[in-house]
Amino acid sequence: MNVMDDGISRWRRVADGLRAAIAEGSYGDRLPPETELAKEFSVNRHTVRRAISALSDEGVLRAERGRGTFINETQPRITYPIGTRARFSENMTRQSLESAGRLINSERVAADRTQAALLQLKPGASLYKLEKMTVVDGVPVSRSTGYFPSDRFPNIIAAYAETGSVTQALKQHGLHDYRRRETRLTAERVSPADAESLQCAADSIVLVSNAIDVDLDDAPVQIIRTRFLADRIVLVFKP
Amino acid sequence: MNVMDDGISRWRRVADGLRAAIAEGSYGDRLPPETELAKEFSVNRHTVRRAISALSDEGVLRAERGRGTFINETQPRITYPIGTRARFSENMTRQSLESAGRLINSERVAADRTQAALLQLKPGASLYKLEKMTVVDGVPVSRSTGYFPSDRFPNIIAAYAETGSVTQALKQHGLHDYRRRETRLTAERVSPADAESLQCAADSIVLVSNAIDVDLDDAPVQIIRTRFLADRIVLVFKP
DNA sequence: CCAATTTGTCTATTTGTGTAGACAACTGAT
DNA sequence: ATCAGTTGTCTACACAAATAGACAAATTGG
Repeated sequence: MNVMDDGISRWRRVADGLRAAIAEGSYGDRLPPETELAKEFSVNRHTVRRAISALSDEGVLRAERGRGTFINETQPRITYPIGTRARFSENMTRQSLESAGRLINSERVAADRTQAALLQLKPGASLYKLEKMTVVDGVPVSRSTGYFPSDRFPNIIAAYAETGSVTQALKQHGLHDYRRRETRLTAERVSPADAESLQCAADSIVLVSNAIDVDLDDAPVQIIRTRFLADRIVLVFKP
Repeated sequence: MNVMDDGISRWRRVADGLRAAIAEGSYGDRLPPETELAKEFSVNRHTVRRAISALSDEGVLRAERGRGTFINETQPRITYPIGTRARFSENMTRQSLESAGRLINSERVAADRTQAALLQLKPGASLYKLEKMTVVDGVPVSRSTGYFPSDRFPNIIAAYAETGSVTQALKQHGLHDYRRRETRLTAERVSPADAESLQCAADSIVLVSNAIDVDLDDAPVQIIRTRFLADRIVLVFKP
C-alpha cells in the first residue's frame, strides 16, 4: 500500500502537486475540502493535512477552521532578461525594484584546467573568486560565484564590495563596456549552503547559469556561475 | 536526531549529493568506501548503501564486492541552443545525433484568457493542442505542449504526426519561416505524467520553457511549453 | 597463504510516515 | 437553534526508514 520507492514522502508529493495546481489557477482562491483533496490525490486526509500545513508554513495557503483553506496572493515572479546587454541593476530599476548585490566571500585561487581554458589563461593562473548574493526588494533571489583574472583586475574585490556592482567595479579598472559571450542553462536542487544564504526551503530548485563575459575585443573578463531560485525568478530571453 | 521535516528521505538526499559531486568530478572514477561516505554525509552506512543502490539502478554507479564502487562513464549532455533561429532537428544533426519528435496526443481545445491574449485571438477560440516528446539517440529529453490556432493550421496534427517536425508541418500550411519572439525559463519538479513518458526518476528536475513563435509579420503561430530534463540537456544561449 | 580492505547480508531496535476512525470546535445558512 | 460542512485534535496500528552491530564473501597486495 505504501510505496515510497523514490525517497519522496507522499505528503511532499501532494504539496508539490497542490503548489503546481495553485500556480496554474486550477483552484481559484480557495482549496476544495480536505476530504475531497484526499480522494483526488488518493491519500488519507491526514496526509493532505500535512501537505497543507507545509504550504501554510511557506505562506502559500491559509487554513481557517470551519471555513476552509484559502490561497494567498503571491507577488509575481521577478523577470530577469538574459542574453541581452542588460546590466542587472539597471534592469531591476526598470521593474521599479530595489536590488542590491552583497559580497559574501572572496579569495584568491589558482585556475583549474577548465577555468584557464575559458579565460584563455594558463592552468594555475591567479584568479579572484567572488561569492555574492543578490537581494531584490529584501528577498534573496540568487547566489553567484565569479572568477576574474587577478592580473588584469587587481582591485576587483574592494571595488565590488564598495559599489555592489560588477559593472561599476570593472569601470574602476578602466573597462567601460563588456558583453556576454555565452550563457549555458541547467537546473538542479539547491545546495545546503546556498539554501541557507538564500533563505529558502531545503528542497528548492535553482536555475544554474554558467556564463562568460568578454570585453569589446573578445578577451574574457569573467566566468560566472549563478544560481537563481526558480520559484522567485523567471529568466526571459528575447532575440 | 532525525529531522526529515521536508519530506525527502535521507538516502535520497545522499543520492542527490553523490550525483552532484560525481558530476563535478570530485571523486574521480571511484567512490570512497561506504564507511567514509557515511561519515562524510553524517548518516549510517546502510543509508549510504541505499543511495548507492539507487544510483546503480540509474546506471550512474557500479558496485563490485571486495573491490569498491565505480563511476560509470556518462555521455555528455546534449546542448540545445535557444533564442536563435535554430530549428530543433537541424541543430541535433549538427551534433550528429539522431532526433525524433513523437506525437503523444492531440485534441481540439478552447483558448483560455491567457492563451487567447498571447495568440491574439478571442477567448474560446478553437486551438489544436499537440502533446509531443523528443527523443535524441533513443533517450527521451523533453516533453512539450503546443497550441496552434485551428483556423490557420487546420491540418497541423496530421502534418506533424507524418513528419515529426513542426517546421515541416507548418510548411505544409504555406508558412515557410517563423521565429521565436520570446522565451521564458524557469524550473520545477517533473510532473508524475511527464516522469513516466520521459522515463526518468520521479524526483527529476525539468527546465520549463514558455515560448511564443511568430511568423515574419509578427502574427503569433504557436505558444509552446517545453519541459527539458535538466540532467540530460543544457540550454545554450549565444547573443 | 595471510592480512587488510571493501561490498554484501542478516538481525534487531527506534523513529517517522501513512492510514483509520472518532469527535471537538468553528462557520454560515436555514 | 439547528444543521450541514469544514478544519483541528486525539488515539491506535501497520509499515517504511534510519541506526546499530556482527559477520560473510570477495579482492588485492605482500
